[in-house]
Amino acid sequence: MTTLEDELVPRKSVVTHKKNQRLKSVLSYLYQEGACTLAQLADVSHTSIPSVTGLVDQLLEEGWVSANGIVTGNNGRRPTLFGLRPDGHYVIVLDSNTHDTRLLVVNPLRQIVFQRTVDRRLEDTAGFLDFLARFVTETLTESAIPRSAILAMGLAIPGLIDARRDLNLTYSSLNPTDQSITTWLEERLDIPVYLINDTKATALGENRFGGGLGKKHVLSINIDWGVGLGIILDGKVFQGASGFAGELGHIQVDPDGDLCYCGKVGCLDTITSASSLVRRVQRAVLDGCVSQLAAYQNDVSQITINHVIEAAHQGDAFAIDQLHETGYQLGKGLSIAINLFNPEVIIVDGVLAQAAIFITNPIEQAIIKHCLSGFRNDLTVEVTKLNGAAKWLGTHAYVMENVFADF
Amino acid sequence: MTTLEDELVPRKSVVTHKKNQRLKSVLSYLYQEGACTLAQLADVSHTSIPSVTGLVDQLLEEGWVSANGIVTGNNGRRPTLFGLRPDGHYVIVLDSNTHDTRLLVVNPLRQIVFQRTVDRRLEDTAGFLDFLARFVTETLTESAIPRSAILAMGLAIPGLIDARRDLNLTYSSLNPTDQSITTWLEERLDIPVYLINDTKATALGENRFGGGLGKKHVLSINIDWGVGLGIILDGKVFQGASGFAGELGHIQVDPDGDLCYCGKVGCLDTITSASSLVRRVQRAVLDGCVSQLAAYQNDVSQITINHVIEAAHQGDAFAIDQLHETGYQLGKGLSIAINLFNPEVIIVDGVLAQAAIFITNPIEQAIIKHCLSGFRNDLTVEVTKLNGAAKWLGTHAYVMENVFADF
DNA sequence: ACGAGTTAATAAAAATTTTTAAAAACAGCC
DNA sequence: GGCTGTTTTTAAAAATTTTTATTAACTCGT
Repeated sequence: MTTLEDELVPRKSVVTHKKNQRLKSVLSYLYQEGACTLAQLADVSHTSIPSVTGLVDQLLEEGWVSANGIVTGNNGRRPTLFGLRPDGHYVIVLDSNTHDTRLLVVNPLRQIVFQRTVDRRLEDTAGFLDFLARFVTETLTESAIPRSAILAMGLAIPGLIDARRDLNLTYSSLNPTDQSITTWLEERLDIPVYLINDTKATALGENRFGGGLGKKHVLSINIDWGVGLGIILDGKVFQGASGFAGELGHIQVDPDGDLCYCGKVGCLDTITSASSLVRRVQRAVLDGCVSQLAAYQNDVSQITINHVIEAAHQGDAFAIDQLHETGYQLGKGLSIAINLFNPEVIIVDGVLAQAAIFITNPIEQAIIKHCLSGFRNDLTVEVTKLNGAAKWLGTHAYVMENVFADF
Repeated sequence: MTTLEDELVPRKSVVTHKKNQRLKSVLSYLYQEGACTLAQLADVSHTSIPSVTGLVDQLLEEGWVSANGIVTGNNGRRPTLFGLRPDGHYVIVLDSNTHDTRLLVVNPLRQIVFQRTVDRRLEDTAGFLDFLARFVTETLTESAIPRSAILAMGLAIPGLIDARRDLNLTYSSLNPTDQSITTWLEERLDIPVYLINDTKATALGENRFGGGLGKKHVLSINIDWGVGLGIILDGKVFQGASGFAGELGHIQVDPDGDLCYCGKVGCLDTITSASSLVRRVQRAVLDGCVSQLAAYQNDVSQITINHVIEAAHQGDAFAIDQLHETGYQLGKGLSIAINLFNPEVIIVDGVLAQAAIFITNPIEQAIIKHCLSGFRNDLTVEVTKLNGAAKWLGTHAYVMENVFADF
């Protein structure tokens, strides 16, 4: 009945709390902006220059920061630039998806230090986590990077991820029986692990380093087996109460539509996924449509989404129409999200990004038709310029920002 | 080419900035929680007790705060409680809607000091703002409250509100030709004015003082002429890029449906609004359905939504079915928002709140059918317990929090 | 009713942070 | 090349904030 326990864990001294707060903002800013002057850092951390000098000195000692160069060209004494050190504090980005599994070792400057891809896709099995752990351990050994240089790991996977319990509800066999995915991996690898949905990671990557740079509200759309929607609100990944936010793929758009793998009927996923587009094209080719894709008539299973996109770029009217149809349906679904989120920019990611205007144009057309006019004025539809790097960049940012937050 | 301008407006000294930050958090906390001890205030403002004592002393002098009572019952010396003063710092809450126009003068303890309702609904005319200004001036004179005691005014109105320009895009004739609604009113009344969409105000009220208390992600649904969705994310009103977020009413749910007043076809508004429910009931009564509402067969235009709800409470199967139909359709629309926002709680507000279980049950039923199971586990559907006060409470909170933020 | 135990408020001392001042570093111009 | 103007960095002084210590207020049990 005493307050002993409260006394044993005293409230973190308010001065250390504030110092950590400032260290965090300094590190975050350096991570986001690259090299900065003391004046800039003083600005963002809301402290005086002598104070921020002290903070940077500490980070210098701890090996987080180094002085690299001075600003040239301006009048007066040139300020020295401080930046994060590229050696050490590596983050492992592990991306396991429906095609393969890829591991990257990334330094604080967002440069890939080491990488390895293995031709094994994400499986909904109990043993897959074990495979992942072995893959990480082996790759790390191979890379000769000392364990002490690893700061943390980020795991980006598809599926409904319960962000509070760190479980995957779609690939549910993945989940350990008695603990979360992250703690299982942490115990096995002895590295802090952060789990993030792949689409959310992509959206974060776009917001931090891509087309959504500087924007507050960003939607990122990624079409693959289904429709993935990543949401950035107020510059942060929006998770919702349990981490499920953004399930655009399973809203009903056609009550009389096909059965979706989720068990419901007429989901957007069944209409606008890349796989359904390919299936539609394959059927049409079999039925003898006029298109350069008819070359595959003998074995339509050879036709991939990339073939369709390529054909469109070469002016194939059939391919353009097919992309238009998918884009329009997608845009119709997106209009719902636009009405609810009122975003500033929508970024098309994933395979369909290469379709460029062939996909953005029908999306815009659908938005014009299905959104109130006010929503359109401040909205742009873009294609990613990150060349497929958005996902790992976003995962890295997610890990780094979480690490800084725990300071 | 000089930096003269920068020098003329020097960056606010970092120490004043921090002090204002702390004053803000103290005032916000006092506003939200009522009376607090110095220790609590030190906690929330991240300062030491001597420091927060200084802040409270200042607020005491400025007339914001008063000491009212001491905590009883605990061991040791009892702390004095500090709270906002009920006299002065009044906020005018002006609520102009599709039924009438209501003015409340509210003190910092959220008590209504004076109120007046006038039987004039929101009009989409150029002169309406003039009427509002006159109404405020006259009521204020009548109330004998000195102008100096008025802190600010909050105007809650329906319609798409451009939060960056403070214009109403739905009731567009309302907008002054050359300036925003707020600056027009501010110049006329000499009182700071804040504009907020009525549904967003309601949602904020629920989040701060109602069923969504303590929750991070709250959806508030309000059915009247259309479907209004208010969104609270991370404990804040979610506006989106332009302030249009949450337009659930105008997403297409039936491509072959009726023409909506917005110009599009098959909007949710055309199916689930209270007015469409009443129309449906009136038609059925004319066609001679079995119900106690058949008493109005001679003049079905007498039937209001309240009659239907009352009949349902008395066990009228027809009325229950009609509410069920509306609730189910609404739930179907809400499922989309749930899939995207993953909220913790949904609160039914407005007239339909009185239908209680007759409306929440079909909503829940629709959610079960149309949402993935993960979304349901952490979600509750509730009816407001604020008895219609959510809107003005939310408007008051919106004003107060904005005033504090400008400190 | 009075000391033991407990918590809050105030006062004084210590630590931290900011402000101001001085020194250092650099460009351009006669 | 030295002087002026400009900007950054360091140093010292001033201000602020926190910590620690003290005093005040109160309960409870004997």
